[in-house]
Amino acid sequence: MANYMDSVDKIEKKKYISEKTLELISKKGLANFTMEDVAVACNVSKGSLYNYFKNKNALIVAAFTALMEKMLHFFEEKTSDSTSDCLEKSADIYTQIYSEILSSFPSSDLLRLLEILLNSTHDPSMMQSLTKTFKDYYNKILSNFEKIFKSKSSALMLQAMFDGLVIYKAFGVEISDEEIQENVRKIVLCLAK
Amino acid sequence: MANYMDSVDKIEKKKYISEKTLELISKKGLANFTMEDVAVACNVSKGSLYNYFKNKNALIVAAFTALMEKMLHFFEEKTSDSTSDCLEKSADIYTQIYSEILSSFPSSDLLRLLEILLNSTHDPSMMQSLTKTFKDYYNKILSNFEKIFKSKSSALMLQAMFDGLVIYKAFGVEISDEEIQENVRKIVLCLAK
Amino acid sequence: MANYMDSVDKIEKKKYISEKTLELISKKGLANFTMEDVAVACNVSKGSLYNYFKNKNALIVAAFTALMEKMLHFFEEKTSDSTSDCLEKSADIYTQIYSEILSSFPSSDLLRLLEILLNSTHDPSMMQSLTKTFKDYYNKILSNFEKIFKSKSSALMLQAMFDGLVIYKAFGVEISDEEIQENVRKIVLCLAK
Amino acid sequence: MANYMDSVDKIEKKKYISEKTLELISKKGLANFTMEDVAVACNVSKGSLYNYFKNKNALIVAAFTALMEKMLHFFEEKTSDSTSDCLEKSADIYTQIYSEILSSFPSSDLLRLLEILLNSTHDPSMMQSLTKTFKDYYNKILSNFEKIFKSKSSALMLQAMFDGLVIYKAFGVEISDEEIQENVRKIVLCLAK
DNA sequence: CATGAATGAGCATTCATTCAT
DNA sequence: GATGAATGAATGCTCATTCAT
Repeated sequence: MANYMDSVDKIEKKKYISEKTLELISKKGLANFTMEDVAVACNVSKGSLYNYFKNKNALIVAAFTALMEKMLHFFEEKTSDSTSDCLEKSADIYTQIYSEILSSFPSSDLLRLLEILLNSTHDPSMMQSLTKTFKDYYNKILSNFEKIFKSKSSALMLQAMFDGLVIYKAFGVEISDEEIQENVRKIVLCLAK
Repeated sequence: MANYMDSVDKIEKKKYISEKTLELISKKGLANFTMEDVAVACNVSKGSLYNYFKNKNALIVAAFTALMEKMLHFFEEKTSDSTSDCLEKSADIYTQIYSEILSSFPSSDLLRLLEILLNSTHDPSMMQSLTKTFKDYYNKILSNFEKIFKSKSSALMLQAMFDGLVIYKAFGVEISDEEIQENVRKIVLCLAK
Repeated sequence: MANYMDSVDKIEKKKYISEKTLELISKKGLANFTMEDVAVACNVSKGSLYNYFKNKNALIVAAFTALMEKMLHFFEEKTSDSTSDCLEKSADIYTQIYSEILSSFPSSDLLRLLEILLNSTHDPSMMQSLTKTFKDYYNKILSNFEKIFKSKSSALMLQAMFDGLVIYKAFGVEISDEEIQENVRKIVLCLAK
Repeated sequence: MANYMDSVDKIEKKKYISEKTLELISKKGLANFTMEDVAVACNVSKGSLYNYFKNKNALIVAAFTALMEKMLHFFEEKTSDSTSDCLEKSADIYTQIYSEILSSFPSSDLLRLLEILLNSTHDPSMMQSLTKTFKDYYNKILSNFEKIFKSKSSALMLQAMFDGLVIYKAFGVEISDEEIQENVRKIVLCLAK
């Protein structure tokens, strides 16, 4: 029981550290946050971090997982009450969800997600860990959209479009929201046909 | 004239260094390549690099520009002979181009592009430089697609989708190429309506 | 208590490093000593120095403080037993102290003090730190002479003269010690009037 | 004649470079000015500087000489019309000169002089060059004051006091100008007795 | 003589990781 | 388990000096 409690504690503490790390990565950037930063933010000694995570990369992977979890919750919340058999209605619902997400979604999270992902490109073992988590969570997120579309690839492609647009927006490509919404609606309808 | 020759030389050497740097970033990663690496790759002393670029960031910006140039050429080549007034034909052409690109495009280039872009997120001055270049080139790339669609936002959204899919693919999300092509065709047609 | 011990240790180690640094500055010069030199002299890794001092400048400030401390002790020792109400006697005592100091004082210390001070001229934050320390210690040193003169400005001006003469001597201006002593005596008497 | 003209040109150019260097040292500090800075300020290529001066140290020595020249002119101007046989009048004149100097003298010049001098401490050959120049010019400066005092050591000691006070002032030691003037007058009179 | 590109030794600083307590 | 001092390899950047043109 002491053991049980301890291990629970340890898991919770790992989670706590992961989330603080995620905050730090968001604030300072993947390339600029230090183990020292994490230790201070968690009110823990630098050495202690190594009792919870093998090394900095393991900590990044954990933070990445926390990020995916956060995203999953966000999308689940948005898509929970939105199933419909009627095509037109589905299109409306999706377009609406999409609009909401595009306006409310903390795009910095997506940016961070990609930042971590892309930085792993040159470290095979790192990339492997992240890829696994990424696929798992993205499949879950997409499965929620499948409910609307009844087609996996459609959901996937719209999600891809969504990601691309968020990036473009972040880096200054100008887009008219109205035109996009109109097009999204068209696409949803035509893909469902 | 000596001046003219010199400045031409200098510009060419800058370009040469930029391209070597791009290779290095691709091979070792943005976070892992060093000025030493660049110097060795260019067969030049480390100090000399600083006669051409103010600092490492300036060099990265130059490499990024070289990358955008490379991408522009790639897309221009693919889209050069592809205008048509007939809608169906346009759809076919775009779908075909898209397929070609998706199969032949060195997706690592896009990954690299995004890696550089996203890493700049926490350095305002860096981000500013990159954003400017990014917008300029992306507009040029998109303008080629506009010729096919006669609509800017459509081209933009398809390009966004394209980018998103390349990322997904790189990180292991499984996609059926046939389904995607079918959907692309549908979307092109419906957007053109 | 562990904390207390630690902080005492840390303070002592800082002092130790400061003094070694001062030695190095004296030996190699402010412009020529390196952090590497300090690390080797202290039998410590270069990185460790940065656990004690934020940067090289902070270390220089600490060394400067150690130097002022050393000077203060020197002057206090010389002036400790030298109060008198009789004017003539005061003049004798001061003249004697002055002679002793001029012959025994390690003028290189004063040279070092000024070297550090003057080099800070172009670094405002550095100058601020040094100026504060300088004023504090010089006031203490002067206050010992005030006891002899009962006048602050007199002490100050004689001290200034002393500093100037030490510099002149160091740089080869020839001075007759006897004449100087005679003049000092005159000045002390006339200032006291 | 071409040769003659050239050598005149060369001497003048050296002087020009020396003075520009002095300006740079004043502006950026001895430790921070670069050969590049000098080249730019003189509108000359970096390589050319080495046709005029063997190395950076030689340039510093030349700048130092230019500084001493400047100081000499300053003092000569101030002391030119100030000889008198009457003691009281001499005291008045000296006190007045002293006041003028203390208020009008660009103390940064003296600071610079000492900065250069003290930084040479650890480079024997450098120190030798500077010391020689320093002694020569200081003797000339002092000889002007001797005219007032008819005593070399008196002039020397007052000058030393002056230098010391300028330093103190620069580094924040507070001094009452009135008290100083009063004391100077006393000292001048007593030393002349 | 003038140039300025090239050099390369040199240095401050950072930071993940370790380990004795 | 927790700590934090110590480490030391790694790296961006500077700058006096040289030399081919």
